[in-house]
Amino acid sequence: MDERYNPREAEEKWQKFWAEQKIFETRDDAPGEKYYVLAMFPYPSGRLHMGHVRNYTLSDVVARYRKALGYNVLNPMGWDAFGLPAENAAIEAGAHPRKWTHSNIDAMRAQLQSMGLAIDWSREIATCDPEYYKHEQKMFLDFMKAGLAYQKESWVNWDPVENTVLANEQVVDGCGWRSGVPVERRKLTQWFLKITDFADELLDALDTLEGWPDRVRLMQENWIGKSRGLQMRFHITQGDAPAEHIEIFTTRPDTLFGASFMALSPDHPLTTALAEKDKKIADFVTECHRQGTSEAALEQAEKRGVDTGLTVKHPFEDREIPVWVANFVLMDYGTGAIFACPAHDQRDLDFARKYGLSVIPVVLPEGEDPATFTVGDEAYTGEGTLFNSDFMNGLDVAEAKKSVIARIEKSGDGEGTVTWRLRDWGVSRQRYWGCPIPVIHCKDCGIVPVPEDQLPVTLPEDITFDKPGNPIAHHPTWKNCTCPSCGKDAERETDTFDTFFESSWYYARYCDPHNENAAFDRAKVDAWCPVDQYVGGIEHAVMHLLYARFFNRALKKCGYLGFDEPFKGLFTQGMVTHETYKDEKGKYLFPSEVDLSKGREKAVKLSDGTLVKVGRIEKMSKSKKNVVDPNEILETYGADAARLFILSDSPPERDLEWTEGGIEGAWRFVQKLWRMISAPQTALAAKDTSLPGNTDAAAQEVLEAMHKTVHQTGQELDRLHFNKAVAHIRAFANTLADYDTSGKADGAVLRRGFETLVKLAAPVMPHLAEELWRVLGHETPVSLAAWPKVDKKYLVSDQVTIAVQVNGKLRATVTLPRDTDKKIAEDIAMKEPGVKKAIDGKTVRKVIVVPNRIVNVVV
RNA sequence: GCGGGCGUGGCGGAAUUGGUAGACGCAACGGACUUAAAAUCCGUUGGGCCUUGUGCCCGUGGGGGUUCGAGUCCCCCCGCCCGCACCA
Repeated sequence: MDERYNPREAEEKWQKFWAEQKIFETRDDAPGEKYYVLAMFPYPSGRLHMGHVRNYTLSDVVARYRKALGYNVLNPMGWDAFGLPAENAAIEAGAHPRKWTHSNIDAMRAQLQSMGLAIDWSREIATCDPEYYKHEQKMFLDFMKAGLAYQKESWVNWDPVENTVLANEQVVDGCGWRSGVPVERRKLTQWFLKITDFADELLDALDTLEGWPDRVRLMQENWIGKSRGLQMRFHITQGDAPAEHIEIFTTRPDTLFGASFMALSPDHPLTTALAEKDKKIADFVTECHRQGTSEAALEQAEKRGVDTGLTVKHPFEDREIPVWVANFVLMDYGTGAIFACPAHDQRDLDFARKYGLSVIPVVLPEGEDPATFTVGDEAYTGEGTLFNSDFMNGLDVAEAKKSVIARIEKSGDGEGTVTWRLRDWGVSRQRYWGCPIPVIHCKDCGIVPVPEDQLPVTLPEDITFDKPGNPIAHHPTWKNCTCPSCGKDAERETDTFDTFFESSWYYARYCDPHNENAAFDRAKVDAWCPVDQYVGGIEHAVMHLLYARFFNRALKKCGYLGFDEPFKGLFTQGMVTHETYKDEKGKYLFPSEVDLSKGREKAVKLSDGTLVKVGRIEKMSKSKKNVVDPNEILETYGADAARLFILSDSPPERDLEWTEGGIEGAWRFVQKLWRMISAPQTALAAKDTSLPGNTDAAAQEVLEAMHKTVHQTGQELDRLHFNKAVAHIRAFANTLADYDTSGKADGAVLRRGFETLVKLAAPVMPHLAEELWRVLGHETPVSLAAWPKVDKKYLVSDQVTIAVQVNGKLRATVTLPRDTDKKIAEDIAMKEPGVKKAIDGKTVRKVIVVPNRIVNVVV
């Protein structure tokens, strides 16, 4: 027997074994209840990063654990293979996106396989393959038929130098990332999906997603943003306007008497009309368009505006309100126009202070005097009583809202309405590396869907990236076609789909991945779905997960499948972080370039011995160089040690700090298990020896610990508390290592302990577990073994140690039989010397006894 | 700016969900083994105080509150992170 465990040999051996024996290939009709575990599929960047390793370790442990529990587990993998980086590589390195992507996939698949994942590779998919995307072209045509897809104009970031549409990511401080010139906004006609049709349903169904983290549900709720309010018209009284009134939406109709100005979005039709005659307004609008399209950019910009000279009449008071154009009013929300009440809205207040507009408080916080209450630089947005508000005076905010809505409705100037923050999903992208949108533009017939028998519309292969803009649009012949309707010359749509399109249905494709005729067989998908446990990054909390929830409903509406929610359980993991290092010149260094052996204060550069500054712990990123290459880790320590470390310390939902010490510690534990079980101190009993009826106290303790560990480990794995599961496994390994083997039954007890330990460790360290399982004499793999059973009689000890406090401070502990009578427990506790001392000379006022927990004496 | 989250020893974290704060591990220090090193094993390890105990006081980002009892619940503040609709 080797003294040291050699992960490289063992891992390769078992990975080969699993693949050859098809251990993890899933049959639809295999016995056991179905369990679908899914990790968010990766973008094939070419190299695995630690975030991937963490993600797939988590889902893999779930898959292996569920398999051991007897479930028929589906754990597939694929590639989110369309996207910008492939085009960037084409521009920068001249690589063809298809070749670049496929070679990346090959490299990453090999890396994933070296992690020893229990994945059914026979179901692998890549979204850039026409066999995949042809089905989503069909889906889009079905969505068109169902009225779920339509075209409208919307804004894009435009780089005036590169003549290209930019992604938000490509806009840095308002400028194009390559050109460095300020971006402009342009309107383009684009395709949209009617996610807003499902807004109510998507919101209401959040309550049913009990397997989701509350915070994600809350984020989605806020994103959908259902709000009740008042939509009403203000009549224009002065100024040269091509309209008679301004339609606004507000969620704070109660503050109507505090209105001090109206604000129009720079993109409001009225603004556009006014700008034609007024250069000041036109200039302001142009200026506003010199910003990115992202909401964050808009809202973080300094509040600015321009007075239109128009005024409107206050509906209840004899006063005129000035109308401004303001950069913080979003055209996409409500009606694109608001009335501003600076006293009770921070944005309005900032604006009012800047332009010297009046601030009229109308909600009085509790305890304030209406005569003296003023608003300074902070708007008051809390509850209170209305004042300065005529018929609403004395009402609270909720009552006031109802009251004013009723009045406005009666006057015919508006009505109480519901508005959503959620906007329809724009799916058009002016890019090459995406799924072509299957429509044809005909001069006579307009938009004509590509006939289904002509699908897929495949991407042209012979493209060049020498010109800026979308290479498909530049292609000499690709877009030329004949109109399916009238037969005349026509042009193909050159936009491609947003890559969220592909990731909105891949979970269903895995259930029937090789179906050529349809996206999937409905019966298969309905049998496997919903996904029981979805695992991925918190960064997808809103968009990807909301789009997929919508898409699933759209598919249901079109008859593709029969359920609403695609993901029953969701787990969002934290990021992987690492210390950062900078050299004397302030340049970032890779961890592998730094010598930390003399401590963090004396860190030096390996190459020349110069001092290195150890910086903050941050998310691993190429730019900060604080990355650790999974390949190196897997080669040095093996997959099992890497998996163990990833699962060990940090709770999976929190950030994980990658440390050299941590992976070393995991490596030591792998070796410790190997030593302990492969070369036991006491000879083990033969395989299948049953435990003798009477064991000594030491053996009894081991068995008790064993059953408790099985119970706790299972419970923690059920809850995805992997760090705690690992702690229990380690603690039990310590128990076995400390086991004083001098009683009669030791060989049998020790064997039972080892076998249990190996089974518990198997989901975490699968290769080591297989190797040890064989050492213990088993011929069938542990990956097919059942999870150990708990004997409940070992779970409850008959003695409990409880704390005795005096005035909440610990003064003694006493060990009592379980469920000791309250009075007896009190009496025993009172006799403790520490307790006597603490209550000496004081009167006992009360004694609180919580059975099996605590005794607290109040003096 | 808006929405969501996190904060416990030197470090990652645990705490039966309001009941003995620091499980499990990392690092450090001391010791054993060794010609030496590696590996391994044993011990100590939140801070402070002294009368060194079976001791006392302080301690869960900061401040306040509720409670017999608060890391846990409530209010305010600080710091960091994620998302914001064309990165995936």
